[in-house]
This record gives sequence, C-alpha cells and structure tokens, in this order.
Amino acid sequence: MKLSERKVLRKKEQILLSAINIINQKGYSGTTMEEVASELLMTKGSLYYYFKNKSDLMYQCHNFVLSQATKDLESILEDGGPVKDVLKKMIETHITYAIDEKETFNLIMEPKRFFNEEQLELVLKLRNHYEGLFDEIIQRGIEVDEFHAEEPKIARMIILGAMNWVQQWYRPEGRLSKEDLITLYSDYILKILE
Amino acid sequence: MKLSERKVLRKKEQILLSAINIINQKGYSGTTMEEVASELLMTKGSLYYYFKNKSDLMYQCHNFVLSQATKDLESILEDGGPVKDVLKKMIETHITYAIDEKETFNLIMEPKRFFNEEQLELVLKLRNHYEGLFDEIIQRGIEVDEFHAEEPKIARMIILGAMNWVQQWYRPEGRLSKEDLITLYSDYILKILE
DNA sequence: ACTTAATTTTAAACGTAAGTCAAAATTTAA
DNA sequence: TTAAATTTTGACTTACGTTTAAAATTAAGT
Repeated sequence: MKLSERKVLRKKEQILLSAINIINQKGYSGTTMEEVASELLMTKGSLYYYFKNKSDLMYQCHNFVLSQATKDLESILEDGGPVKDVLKKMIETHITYAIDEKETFNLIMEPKRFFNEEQLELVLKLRNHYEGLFDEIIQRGIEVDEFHAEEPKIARMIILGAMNWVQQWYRPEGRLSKEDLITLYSDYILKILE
Repeated sequence: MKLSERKVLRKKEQILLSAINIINQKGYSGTTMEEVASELLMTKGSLYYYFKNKSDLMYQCHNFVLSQATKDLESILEDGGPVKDVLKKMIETHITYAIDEKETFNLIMEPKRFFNEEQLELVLKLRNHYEGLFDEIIQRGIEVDEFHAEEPKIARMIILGAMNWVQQWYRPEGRLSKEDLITLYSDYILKILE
C-alpha cells in the first residue's frame, strides 16, 4: 500500500471518529456535513473527496461501531464457558453499546431511510452476522439442554428488540444503574429461553 | 361550535388522513409538505394555515394513530376476561398497529428528534398512558397469581421493545403469517411473565 | 343583494443544508 | 526542479421547510 493510500485511510478514520462523536450527540439529522468538516478544520467540500455523500459517511460510522461490537461479541463467544454466562456477557455488551453509542449503534433503526441499496446490503449483511452470534449461543444452549425455543430465530428477535428498546427510555441519571439494568434484562431474557 | 370551526376541523382531519397515508409509505423524512399538499390539491403554503409546521403535522398524525390504538386497548381491557387472554389480545393489537401503521405508529422511535418540547410532552404523556395499559394487565395478572415479575415496569419495557422490533424485520410476504407471528410472540411474552 | 369583515389560499420569497464542480493549492515522485 | 497526482477550496445549484403580504373566497349583517 502506498503512502498516499495510507494517508487517505488515516484521514477517513479521523473523519469517522469525529463524525461518530457528533452523531452520538446530535443524531443523524442533527448532524450537518458543515459541522463535521469544521470540527476537523476542513470545508465540507473536502468531505466529499473522502465520502460519496452524507449517507455514505453515516453508513461508515454505523459500520465502524457495529464492527467493533461484533468483534467484542465474537471474542466473548470464543472465550466460551457456561452458555448462560456467555449470553449474559453478550447482553451486557449489546446493552452497553446501545446506551453509550446510542445514535451510531442504532442507525440500525431505520436503515432504509438513510442508506442506499448498496449500503443497505452491506449493513444488512453485517447486521445478520451480528445477530447470528446470538443465534450461535442460543443454539449452543439448546444443544446442552439449557435453553429451549421453538423458533430460535424469533426468540432472538424478541431478545434483540427488548434490548434495543432500552435506548428509548433508559436514562443513566435515573433510578436504575446500568448494572441493575443489565442484571434485570439478563434475568428476563433467560426466562424467554427457559 | 361555529360552522367555520367545524370546517377547519374537517379539513385538518382530511390533511391528517392523507398525511398518515403518505408517511406510512415514505416515512417521516421521505414525506414532503409539498407532496402532502398536492395530494389534496392545495399548495404547501396552505398547510401552514392548519398546522404550525411539519413536525406539528407529523406529531398530530402520530397522535391520531396512537390515540386510536389506545382506544382499542382500553376497550380490550374493559371487556375483561382471563388475564392471559386479555394480554394476548393486547399483543395482537399492538403488533398489528406496529406492522400496518409502521411509520406513524412509531414516530415513537425518535420523538426527541422530531418534536419540540411542547409536542414532546404531549407525546410522552400519551405514550405513558398507552404503556400504562400494559402495566394494568400485568398488575391484574400478578394479583391473581398468573403473572410474576420482580420489576413489572421493566418487564413491560422488555415486552414493548420486543413487539416494536417486529417492524424492523417482519415482512408480510415472508415465511410467517401475521397470525403465526402473533402466536409466537404471545407465547414468548407469556414466558417473560411466568 | 350588497358591503364589509373574516377566513383561506396563493405565489413568491428566504434560510439552511446537501451535493457539485472547476479551478487553485499542495504534495509526491522522477 | 518540474510535472503529475492528490487534495482543498468556495462558489454554485437544488431541495425542502418556512414566512409573508397580497389576493381570493366565504360568511355575516343589513
């Protein structure tokens, strides 16, 4: 790889990190290309040299965060251990992302609105892979007879939905600590798989 | 009430119904004031005679649909019967709205992005009321010892999240019929409350 | 029916933010 | 040092929400 190519990659990553910050504060619609640019002392025109358009930039931010979450889950799965413990760790990770990276983690919410067809395909692929990691642990649990589910994929959808909804109501400054929240969710989710 | 006032109300409702249709097809961002207006053979300027701005219009669409859903749930609750059956009916109603009125039912998703403070307050009030209806049936169930939940409101959040997520993946043309979906969801949700 | 007042609609603006582009500036490589 | 490649600029276009003053229409009183 040429020097110049590496430079472009570095710049792209700089832009991504900066954009992720702004998006997590102001949301997708609240974030302007102008603001992302000025944060890095560029003009917005330059952004279009690195990213095709706003939704491309947003897509890559989402991708960045989701890929990181994916890696986290993969390493939890690899570490192995009792299925219930593994699932609990996965739940903890997912909920933590959902809260801490609220906006970028869940651009997920309305992918069709924001992404074009090509991006959408990639998002869905990555998302399927991510969701598949939950299927994997559920499957393991079923095999060792610790989990039971008639339609495991539906159970997984229910679990994911329950966890994602956390963003809609949870406030860190509220009555429940993040730890409490995660404990409660883990317990309820395990009941689903009983 | 004067004739003119009634006329305004009728017109407002016409606009709402038309807007709800467009929003459910194209989503909030995909819907332009221009399009809503032209659907009714008006110019977009006129819309601003009836609604303060776009987010006011969208808010009222959401309100309209959510109010209808609320009435449906209230009448199910009033009818009474075995708590599990009542809850199942409520689940069916909620999921049906979530699928059929996808966009307007769940402007819910990101209320802060779209609504101003005043609207937000009203939305949250209505939403709390709506959610409270689920608390009510859960409470009934606990009292007759058919449901068990340590933190019933968290259980309710989990249930709502699970149901709302349906919009993200369910396709009527897919493998599962809406009936299958609702049956599966009901069964899983009842497990949460076991 | 006629006149005046109130209501409703219009069309032409404006503001903001996304996206484009040709030229200018800078960097790289020979 | 110079020519080519890369990167940045800023002015322009377009789209859409929103405002506004004036025009058109409708209602009400006599």
